[in-house]
Amino acid sequence: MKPLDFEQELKKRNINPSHQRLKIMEYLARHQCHPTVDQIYTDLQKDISTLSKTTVYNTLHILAQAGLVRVITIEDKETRYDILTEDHGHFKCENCGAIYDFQIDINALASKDLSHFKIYDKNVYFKGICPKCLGNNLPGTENLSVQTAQS
Amino acid sequence: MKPLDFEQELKKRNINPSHQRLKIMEYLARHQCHPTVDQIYTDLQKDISTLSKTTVYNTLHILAQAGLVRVITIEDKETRYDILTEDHGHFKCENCGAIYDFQIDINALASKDLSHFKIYDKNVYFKGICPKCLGNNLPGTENLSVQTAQS
DNA sequence: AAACAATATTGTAATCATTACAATATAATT
DNA sequence: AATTATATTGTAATGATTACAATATTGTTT
Repeated sequence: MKPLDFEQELKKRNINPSHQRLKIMEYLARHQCHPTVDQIYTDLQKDISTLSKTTVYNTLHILAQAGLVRVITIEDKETRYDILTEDHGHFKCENCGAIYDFQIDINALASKDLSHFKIYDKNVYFKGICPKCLGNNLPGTENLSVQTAQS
Repeated sequence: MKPLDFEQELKKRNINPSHQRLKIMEYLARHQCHPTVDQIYTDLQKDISTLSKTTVYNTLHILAQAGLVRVITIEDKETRYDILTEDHGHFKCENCGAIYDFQIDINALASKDLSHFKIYDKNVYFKGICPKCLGNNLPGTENLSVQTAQS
């Protein structure tokens, strides 16, 4: 989604394109690293000094419900958010905690068991060790979830 | 896994097959409904009156790390546990909250992006509305996560 | 433009699953 | 039986999320 479309996208869904909401969407677009509420809040506070964490929560709930944001609950206690809604999987490195995106044809997953289910959301989560950590003999926590998996 | 093998499975992994641990495994085998810690604790307390919730947490962590139990974090605030480790997906009905298992060939998902990653765990989570709720014009919360998806 | 209603934002307090940790109990080993 | 190691227990602390009431902002009507 192009940054300037945010306002349109919100209006289209009868969501008031308020300053805070647009800023949060813009932030997600700029930081496609699956940030947590706290990261979003801390960073945006520099822009909007009066910002409340509750607003961040509210906004993300609204965006998620509207399908404009993807909720990632890969196991962290903290929920993460992703503005990319196209199909892709998430890989979490159990060593450094980084979360990588990877391409995957989720529609090919259509299971016949689900023929009578209405499916709104599909998530694929893998876990393991990323190449960086495999190479470095499992060191510490340098990368914090920004990568895209592409050898 | 057959109930009687639990002791063997634990020993094989150098995990002491204590009473509590065996009971928890047995419970998971009998209740393949992806129970929460609280459900396990509450039910097993009838058997083991001194049982502590901390023990349930400890045991599940150990079992998960040993690969004997699958951790489900599909979005509930509460983590759920599944003793079935064979590949299958989980579908959560956003209306009634039920969690269904469905068959899926997760290995077919191998993404070339991940060729240099070491993958330990693969999870597929779908969300939407289950047939029961679709049929009933979206009523309330009757089924609490015990189904298997098979029309 | 003023008044009013509707909606958004904010801040604080409450909730609740999970973890930390110290104490006790149990099992394994010598 | 004595000693060490491991498991279990209970309570207190943590921390993300939610509830809620108060304030601010926006939109609408007259």
